[in-house]
Amino acid sequence: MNGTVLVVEDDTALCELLTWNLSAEGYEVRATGDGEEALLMVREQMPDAIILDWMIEQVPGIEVCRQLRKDKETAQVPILMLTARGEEEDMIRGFKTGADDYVTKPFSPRELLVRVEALLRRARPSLTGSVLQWGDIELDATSHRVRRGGEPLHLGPTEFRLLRYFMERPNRVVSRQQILDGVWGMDSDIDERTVDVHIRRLRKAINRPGDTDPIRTVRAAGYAMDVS
Amino acid sequence: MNGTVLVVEDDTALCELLTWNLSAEGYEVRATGDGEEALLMVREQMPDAIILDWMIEQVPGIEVCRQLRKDKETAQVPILMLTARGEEEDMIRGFKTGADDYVTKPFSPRELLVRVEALLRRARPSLTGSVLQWGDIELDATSHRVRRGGEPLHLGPTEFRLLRYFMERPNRVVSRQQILDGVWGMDSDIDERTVDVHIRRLRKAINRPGDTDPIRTVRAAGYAMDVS
DNA sequence: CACTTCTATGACGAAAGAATGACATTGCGG
DNA sequence: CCGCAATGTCATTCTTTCGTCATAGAAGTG
Repeated sequence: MNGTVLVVEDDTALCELLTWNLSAEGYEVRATGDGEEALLMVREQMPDAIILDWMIEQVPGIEVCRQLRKDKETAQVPILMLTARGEEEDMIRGFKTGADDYVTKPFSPRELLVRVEALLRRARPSLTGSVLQWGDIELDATSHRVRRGGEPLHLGPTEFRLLRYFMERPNRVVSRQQILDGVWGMDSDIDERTVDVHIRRLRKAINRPGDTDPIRTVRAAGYAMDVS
Repeated sequence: MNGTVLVVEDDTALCELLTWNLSAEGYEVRATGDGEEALLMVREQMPDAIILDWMIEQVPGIEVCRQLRKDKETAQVPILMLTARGEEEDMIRGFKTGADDYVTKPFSPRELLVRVEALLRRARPSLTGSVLQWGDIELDATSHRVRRGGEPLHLGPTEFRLLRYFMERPNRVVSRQQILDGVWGMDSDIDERTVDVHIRRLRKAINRPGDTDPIRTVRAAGYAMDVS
């Protein structure tokens, strides 16, 4: 699942087209044709992006946009506005109201898809690969945080780099020398045995009682982190 | 000054048009027609957004985009690509390469302006006059005021910029050098340890007894401000 | 089993990194 | 001109982390 997209569009055919395309890209899609309902759905479960038609029944799209931006909870949701008109004024109003992108009908579905992708990339960096995962372990390189089963773990700088090194190379056996080169730097004159000690510290830090140890010792070769 | 925009465009007339329009909107504009030079200019002083023509001499725009995205330092700069062609493939490639928006010539200057504004709103919220928030801390960039739980706080100029710098990058760990570049300016020859001192002053200024400290120290890496 | 080879572990001193308090300097408004 | 706030640097203290070693343990080998 790449993320959740809310489609607000009252033209049934178009709505289905969008839903189909987005689903095919791996997004979870929820849809409605009604502005009021859209606002409710956003509060119920925050989507990662919203595609919002300008001309929908009851509440105009721009009003939905305004409402969303006004509320602190929803002010940051990326919004892509969709309109039949080619009026420049409309577009400008859309942007001024807080829309992040604006596409006019008729549009190419592929264009819409890449634009949605661009929005998500900016709004949710975590969707674009800055977070490494191994089973229930998450490592976020940007925020320098590691969690296991949601619980934050405390790792020293070297343990952090070591874990990242392994998570970037799942299933691969690496020698101590390779680890030294990759984690300490090519020119480190550190004893190979020191790697053992850091492996132990890393294990101690990430394994709570009952957990399975992600790091496999390969005798006479090195270590590896297996996919679960 | 609303922010700095780098225009990369080798059509002199168009370049001037863009420069003029952007300047009129209050942006500080720098311009070049050369891709290599553009990369240098970005490293020299990080702009808040880049308008990048697809067809420029020597290095194609898309290559500039790729280079920028590859480097961790510049990976976050918003890029708006500009092209004469109407080819959908080009557009998709542009987005896939990491562009944030894409406009085809001929375009309306006003459209370009609002799109740039939308990009900046996401990337540098403080430039658009909005109020940044972190839990019960509010920072109003335009009036230079900071409150916590409604109580006004007194920050020195540097502490203010430092706090704004962090609030624009929630959850992100930034090195002392990055902080120096972003808060003091790219060419400051200030000791890295001085950052520590200002962090302390900032902490002292915003944390009243019983408050949680928003600033996390990341040993051997820098600091980060976590979302509550 | 006896032996060799490799790994895990606990302890410890050294070093690194960060927090803190103090101080000199600068710029500004009164 | 003086006082005050802001700023950059330094020395000191404090905490965390690192690298090594000695020893115990485990895994191959013949």
